Amino acid sequence: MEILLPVRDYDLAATLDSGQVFRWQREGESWNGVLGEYFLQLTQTPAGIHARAIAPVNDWNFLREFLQTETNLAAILKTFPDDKPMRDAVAVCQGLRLLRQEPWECLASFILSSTKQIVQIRQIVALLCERFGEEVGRAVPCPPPIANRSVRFHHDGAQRTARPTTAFAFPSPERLAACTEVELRACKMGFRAPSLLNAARKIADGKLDLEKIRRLDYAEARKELMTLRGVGGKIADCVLLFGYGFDSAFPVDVWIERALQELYFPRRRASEKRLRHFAATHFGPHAGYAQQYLFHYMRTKVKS
DNA sequence: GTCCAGGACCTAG
DNA sequence: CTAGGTCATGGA
Repeated sequence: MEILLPVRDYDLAATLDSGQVFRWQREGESWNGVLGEYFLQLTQTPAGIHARAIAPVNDWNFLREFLQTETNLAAILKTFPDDKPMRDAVAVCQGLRLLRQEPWECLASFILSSTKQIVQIRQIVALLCERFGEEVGRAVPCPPPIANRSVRFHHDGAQRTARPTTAFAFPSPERLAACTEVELRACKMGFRAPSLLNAARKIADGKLDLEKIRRLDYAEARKELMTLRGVGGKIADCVLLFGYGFDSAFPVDVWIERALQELYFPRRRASEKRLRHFAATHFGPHAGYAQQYLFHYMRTKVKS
């Protein structure tokens, strides 16, 4: 099963590798990942994004939704403030997009993200899916064929030839609610385990309705998410932005705090309150989008 | 060995 | 409101 989603101004690699999602892996020129129960391989071509699935797909709208291929990026970029930091960020991150994730996976992933490097978040999430997720595929959907199931990483980060032959869906709230804290801690998530377990139980029990949050306004939705243990303002904003598309959500992590401080308040040190107010008023109706550009801009600056 | 990571939370001033 | 400690774990 294949499809071509025609789209331009789309940097698939930057988008999948910008800390929004944690389960997509580069495989040569392609990216492998799981959406819902579909094991997919995405490839960027001049005509757009080519997708391949091993299982039959009769409606590809879930993928258009995830990739947000219908979004008019140029129109969003026009709303960004016309200052040097944003101009530089936009120039460096051309084609960077915001994805639209399934809220539960997004929430769970970001509960696991606190004071963790992105590589480690990936590792934790991978373990979680491998141990508690439903199997959704036994082979990479396209060449090269894979024979070895285990995943081995060297300390230098390079991946050995061994790659997973089995792909797993993200475990449901019900499945994780049935886990013990010890089982979760065994996925190397440390003190985040009780928070994840608590969230899974609340959702599985219907005490928190992630679909209901979709219909709230930003402030109410944020407050609702923050009733969860281990979910403060930053993680709530990530879920609201990446999972629900609240473009006014502006997650302030250490990178963004550093970016705002260095790029907009280089002389005097601004308080956290001051930075949050600045973020809420300076970046326009798509502030969250601007935030992702700043985030990726800062991260690529350090990497290279 | 030291520092820090897409934080949250609690306490003390 | 701000500053500092604590929570696990592992990469750099």
